[in-house]
Amino acid sequence: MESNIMIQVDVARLKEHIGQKVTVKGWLYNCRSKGKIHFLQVRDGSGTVQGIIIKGVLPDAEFEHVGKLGQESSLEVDGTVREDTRSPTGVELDVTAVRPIQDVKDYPIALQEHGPDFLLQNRHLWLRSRKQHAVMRVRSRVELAIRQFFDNRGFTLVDAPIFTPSACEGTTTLFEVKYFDEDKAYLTQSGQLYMEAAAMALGKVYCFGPVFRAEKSKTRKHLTEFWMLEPEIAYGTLEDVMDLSEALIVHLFTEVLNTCKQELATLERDLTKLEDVARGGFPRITYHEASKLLATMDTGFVHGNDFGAPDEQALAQHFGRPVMIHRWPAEIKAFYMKRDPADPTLALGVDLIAPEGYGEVVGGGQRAEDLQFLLDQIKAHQLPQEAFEWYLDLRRYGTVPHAGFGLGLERTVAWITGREHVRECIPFPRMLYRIYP
RNA sequence: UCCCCAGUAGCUCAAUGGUAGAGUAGGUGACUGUUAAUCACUUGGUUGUAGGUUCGAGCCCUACCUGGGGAGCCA
Repeated sequence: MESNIMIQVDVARLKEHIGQKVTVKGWLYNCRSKGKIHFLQVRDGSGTVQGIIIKGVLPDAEFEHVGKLGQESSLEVDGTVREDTRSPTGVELDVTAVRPIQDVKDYPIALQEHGPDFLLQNRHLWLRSRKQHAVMRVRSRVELAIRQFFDNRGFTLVDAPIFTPSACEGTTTLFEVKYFDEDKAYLTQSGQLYMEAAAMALGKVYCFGPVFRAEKSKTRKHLTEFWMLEPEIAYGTLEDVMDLSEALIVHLFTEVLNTCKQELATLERDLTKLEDVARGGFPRITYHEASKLLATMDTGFVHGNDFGAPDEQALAQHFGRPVMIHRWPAEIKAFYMKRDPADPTLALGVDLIAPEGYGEVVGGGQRAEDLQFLLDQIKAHQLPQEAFEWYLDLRRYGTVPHAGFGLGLERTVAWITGREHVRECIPFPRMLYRIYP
């Protein structure tokens, strides 16, 4: 009699069970048959293992049936774990029993190249593919590392609202929703203003959640719904923001390098690129310096303007590393930015541009803490003052210098994983003209 | 909103204006170490839609639809 002490084991932990009989519960990634041997690639979410079935071990009818199971058939497999140098993971499973849960025919996503439209239409199934699986694991790891980073530095997580009564910055287009009877609400585009309030209560805070942009952007760097991390520091300065964002990026890259080796290998990511970022020491240049640099390049840049995509690309390429650009002309930055005391035409803002074309990953700076200055700015930008009264209260009751930044999660994950497009870096991307599935 | 590109088998793609094809998936069979296995046979089509030019249109023209890339704006 076979014993009943069979234990269910995650594929990722099979190495700890060499020589033991185990059960793996998962899905059939692929099945190759060599006549009297079947090779089953079984994935269970934690990894993939190859199961070997030799004719004679199972009754013939069962052996035939297993050989005809389609891709993504769900099944339970019993077998003995065996060390095998031929396996990429070092172990194989000598299968003694297969219990199909569902026999699948015509799984839509074949083991071949597919176009983006087809894959996005089948995003719910595409997630099962090796590379997408790896990206999701890295994303999860990055989110964890973000939480750890801020927790270790004494920050408090403060969740920002998603419904907001009006624009946070008044620039980008917002998604409008009906809020009961006649009222309108908007989906937040940033939690920053709320974090400023939270920082006055808790000192060092951050929020991390989805934000929404109704801009009709159709590029590989844009989503209409994406996740943004926004720390805010009471008594913080522009320098603090630059130091903190660099330390964060270094931490994220280091963590992923240390804990996601398998995933990065699956994604065929060039590790030397990541290791370079993990060393830190990002160049920091002023807008004025960047402008001089661009003058020697041929991007059509005009001093005083914001950088366009070609300018950003040229700067990123010139340094080949993440580069921080700070002290921007005030008129092209948001109303709440503090002016540089050394030159009031400049705003104390900073953007971090990633190399390899991933664009602006971090944007932030020091906030204006002076009440009268903000009142003037709101008037100059023709913003409705009554909507900002609560924000102005922060300058009426114990105002202090403070600073913060925002980091786009999907751009960061795309950068780390080397993906061409941010849509692969969020489980279910929401984009212009695409909200299915 | 603007510019560029593409829509042919379930999927990935071919096809000088002249009989619509391959690979893969699906089906049938062979094979005891395969790594997207291989080999043989086989099912599968309103060429995105509507017009137009032509003896003849997958191919040329117009409009529309869908998708992709980019600009602007942003993370």
